[in-house]
Amino acid sequence: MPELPEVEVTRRRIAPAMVGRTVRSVRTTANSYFFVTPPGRLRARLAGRRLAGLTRSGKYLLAHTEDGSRLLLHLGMTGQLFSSDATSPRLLSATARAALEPDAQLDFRPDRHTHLRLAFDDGGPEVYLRDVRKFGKVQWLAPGEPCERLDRLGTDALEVTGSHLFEASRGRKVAVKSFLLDQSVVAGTGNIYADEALFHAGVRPTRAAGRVPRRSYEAIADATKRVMLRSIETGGSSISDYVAPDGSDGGYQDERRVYARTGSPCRACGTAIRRKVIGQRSAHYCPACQR
DNA sequence: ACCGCACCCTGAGCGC
DNA sequence: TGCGCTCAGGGTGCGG
Repeated sequence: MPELPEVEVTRRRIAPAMVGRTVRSVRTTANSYFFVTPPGRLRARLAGRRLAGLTRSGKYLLAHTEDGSRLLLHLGMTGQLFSSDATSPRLLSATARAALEPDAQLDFRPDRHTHLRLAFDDGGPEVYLRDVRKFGKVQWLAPGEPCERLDRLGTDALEVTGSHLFEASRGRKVAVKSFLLDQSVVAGTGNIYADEALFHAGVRPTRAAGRVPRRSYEAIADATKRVMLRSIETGGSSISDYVAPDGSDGGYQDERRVYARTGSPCRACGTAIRRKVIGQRSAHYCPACQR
């Protein structure tokens, strides 16, 4: 599931394949709620544009055109933004994978989940946006057009501070885990990094956000930034579908302490990691290290 | 204002 | 073999 580190790694690695190139043609799948901007209009707006930059806000990517228009992309749960040169078993379904010879590298062919295909006028590699569950979003923003999704976002997780979290949490009764997932408080944190940051800060995810002391929020803010920067360094977490734009896996899944490690021994103290549903999401924590 | 929950979607994995 | 069920979850919107 792409969170800030995966989106940032995607941004850095796909940028060379987008920025400075002119879109020649756009192909999309049929209209669905995945397309905030209907696909017909999207194709018309995008064709012929030269892309001038690629930025990130929280978990959103923004491709900027020379005239100030923006293409807003969200990868949702299963979104993959990659070059047509990429090969990875993660770009195939399990049945397609099973049909592969052990060491075969099957080139990716756009399938029914490939919702956006950008071809460029230099005839080079295309850029694909694939999203099996369609929890992602694509939206066209005209120059100056306001965007509620972006305006709602709080402090970017890479810049979050303990005082910001402390002040925003006063009076809040939700579990601190749910509080950290609120994108209007911190933008970019998702289920994996919220669990990991709480582990490193030694805070139990079930605690009411409003009752977590300032010093713990300092630790949570530090841990959030440290964990995310390290994940970016290692190429993100390839836990289910995430794959970098060149098809390579990330490495941070090997460094995680609690996420999806239910029943395994805590790497710090050996106690079995527990899983508990908080706010309709799985939370993972060490009952001994996190109080 | 805040909180809990349903909903959007598809594939994997499981029990029968 | 195959069916039906459950689970995974980011973000939005609604009712209490």
